[in-house]
Parts: sequence; structure tokens; C-alpha cells
Amino acid sequence: MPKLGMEPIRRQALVKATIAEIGQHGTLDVTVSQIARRAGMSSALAHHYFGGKEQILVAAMRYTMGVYAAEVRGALAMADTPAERVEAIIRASFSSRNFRVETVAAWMNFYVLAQVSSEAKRLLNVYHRRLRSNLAYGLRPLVKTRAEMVASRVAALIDGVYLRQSLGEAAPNGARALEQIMGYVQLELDQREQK
Amino acid sequence: MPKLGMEPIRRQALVKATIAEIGQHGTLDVTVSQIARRAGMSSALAHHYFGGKEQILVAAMRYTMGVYAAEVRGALAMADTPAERVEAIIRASFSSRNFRVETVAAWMNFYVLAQVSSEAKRLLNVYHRRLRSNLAYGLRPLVKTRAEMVASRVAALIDGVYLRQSLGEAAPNGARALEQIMGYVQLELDQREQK
DNA sequence: TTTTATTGATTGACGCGTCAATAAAAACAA
DNA sequence: TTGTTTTTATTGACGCGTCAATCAATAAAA
Repeated sequence: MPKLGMEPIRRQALVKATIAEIGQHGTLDVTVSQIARRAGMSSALAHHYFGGKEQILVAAMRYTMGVYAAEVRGALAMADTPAERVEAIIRASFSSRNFRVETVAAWMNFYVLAQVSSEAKRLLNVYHRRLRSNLAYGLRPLVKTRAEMVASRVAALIDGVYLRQSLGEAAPNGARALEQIMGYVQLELDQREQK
Repeated sequence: MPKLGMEPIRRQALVKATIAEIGQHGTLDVTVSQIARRAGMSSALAHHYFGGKEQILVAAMRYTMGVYAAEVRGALAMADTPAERVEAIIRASFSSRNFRVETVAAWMNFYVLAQVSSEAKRLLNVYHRRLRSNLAYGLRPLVKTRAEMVASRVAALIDGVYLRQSLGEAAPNGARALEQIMGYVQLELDQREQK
């Protein structure tokens, strides 16, 4: 009963299943069969649409990063002041959409994937560059020449908080994470004013 | 030609080979045979001494953390002021001994291992608790009630910098990493003085 | 002869990727 | 319209390779 135009549906189902599966296992050690089963199809079909396991994983990565990027853009569009811009970017990292167990687990494993897949490495570098560039743009009016450095620190903080969360005793608490990082940003701003 | 007392030698050789192998592959996807070959023995012997792959990996993790902990203790012993204590702890994370490609790669993968091995998770939690506790102890005289929070941020920063380094375009630069983090600490100290 | 060291060979499981086969829709032909 | 061919969807089965773990066998110390 082949309905036509299944390709995009199948692809998305596989991508989402991949993230869920990685989230559940906490590892990239998920089989194509597991992913396919969760997505409701045979593993052969998964290979048919994606070619191989690595490409499925990279697609999942691209999807995850795309969701994040969209959220950043959305939040950025509503920000008027530089300070709001900065907060919007950070806030996106800890939104209930992104800062959940599966996504955190997936994210960490993308760093491992980047050790093996050059495309994954490229994607991760793009993410980092954008993040720092976006942050620095918002920060420049606020902290002038320190903008790049502060952006670097914020980026590292975000990654660090994610990593910590992956050890996850407690459920992800986006609000607390956000405060943690905004606290640092505020410190940089105060510093500026007192000079 | 069985020389007696080989066990500790073999074990250490395997542990070191494991770290080297993970460092080279960037992943936990290293076979027992590869590790054993690098350590100059058969895979059967590796199993004989460790029981299984997971135990080898955990041993490598314990070893890595042990090296780090020893270095922290050493640096701490030579620190007189609280500020020196804090710097000593951070410095250890970026010493030329610890902040090298293999170790950074291994470290990141320990987070993945912790998703699968409860012993690895335990070890990582111990590391985090100690790190934060050590930092907070040094920070308390300097920033009072903020000590815990600053310690948390520093810990997250360290992890974040490591993670970034694992993407490693350039070779690890411990000095720069150290500055990056000490810059933040200094900011917290300045803040305190101006109040 | 018991213990320690050591390995080649083997087993059993598992996973990726491929292929041939089935089936329905669409495109085309008469 | 009806018949034929091509394209798209889909899967079960399978081959090929890999790998963790085990075992039986060898050998030297104690």
C-alpha cells in the first residue's frame, strides 16, 4: 500500500526516533534496527532513505541544531535592547523545548560523533561560531572590547551546564540554569558600570 | 616464560593503552584487542586481568581521575592564601599533564561511559563533588556566601572548556584556558572589594 | 603439583548494509 | 478506457564482518 510522498515523513520519523533512542540509551550505541522500529518501519527502509547509520545520526544532529537555531531567531526577533538579545540567546538553550533529558543526552553525544564524522564536526563548529557571534553582537554595546571574551565564557558555561545535566541526578531545571548563567552576565555588566 | 608479579604491570600497561587508544579514536569504540595489542599482550590476557571491557574502561577512568587528584593535592600543598588555593585547583585542570588531546578526549568519553556504567557515574559524581568542595573552600573567605555558586560556575567553565577543546582545531593551550577561567574568578573578587 | 602467566583458537551474538521480491501508485500507450 | 511500464514504497532474509568473552593448552615459577 505505498502511499506516495512518504520520504519526508519517514525521514522526520527516523530523525525523531533517533533522538529519542539516543536519549534513552544515553549513547550513540543505538542500532539502526532500534531506531527504525521506534519509527515504525524496517531497518532496510531506514537505510534506503538515509544510506547509512552515520547519515541518520548527522541528520538527527542537524535537526536538533535547527530547532535550537529557530528558537534563538524567534526570541531574538522579540528582543529590543542588547541586554535582551543576550538573554534571549541564553534562554533558548534552556527552554523547556531544548533543555530536556533526551536533548541533553543527544547533544553530548554529538560531541563524540564529531570525533568520527567530519560533517558532524563541521556542524558543531558552525553552532559554536554562531553562538559566540550572536552573543558578542549583543554584548558589544554593553561590555565593549570584552565582548568576545564574555561570549566565549558564556558559551563554555552553557556547554558545561549541559554536561553536568547529562549526569542528571535531578530532572533538568532550565530556570535555575538560566539564572546561573545570567548571574555571570550581570556580573560583567555591573563591572562595566562601576568603572 | 611467566615472570611472577606481572599483574600490576599488565594492569597499568592496559590502562595507559586504553587512554591512548581512546585519545586516538576519540571514542569509546575501541576494541579490547586494540587496547591489548597496544599494551603488548593478547586480548585474552586483558580479559584475564580485568574481567571485561567495561572494567578496563572504568579502570582507565579511575586512573585519569587519580592523576588529576594527585596533581590537585600537590598544588594545594604549596598554596598559602585562599586565592592561591583556588588558582592551584584550576591550574591542575590545565596542566600540561592533564590538558592534552588524549586526556581531553578520554575525559569527554567518560561522561558517555557514565550513561552506561553506574560505577563510572559514581566516579564522575565524586569528581564533581570534590572539585566543587575544594573550590568552595578556597572561595569562602573571598566571596563569602557566593562561594558555592562561584564554585559551580568555575566547574562548569572547566568542563565547557574541555568540551570545546575536544573539537580541537588547535592544540590544547593550557595557559590560555587558565587565563580564561581565572579572569572570571578575578571578576568575582573585584566585585567583592568594591562593595 | 599447584599456582601464575600467557595465548591461539573458537564460539556465539550482533549489527550494518544489500538484495531480491512484493505491491501499489503514476505515467504512458493504444 | 484499458493495458503496460516505470517509479516509489516496503520488507524479510541474508551475507559478511566484528567483537566480547571463554577455553583448552603451554610453560615457567613456587
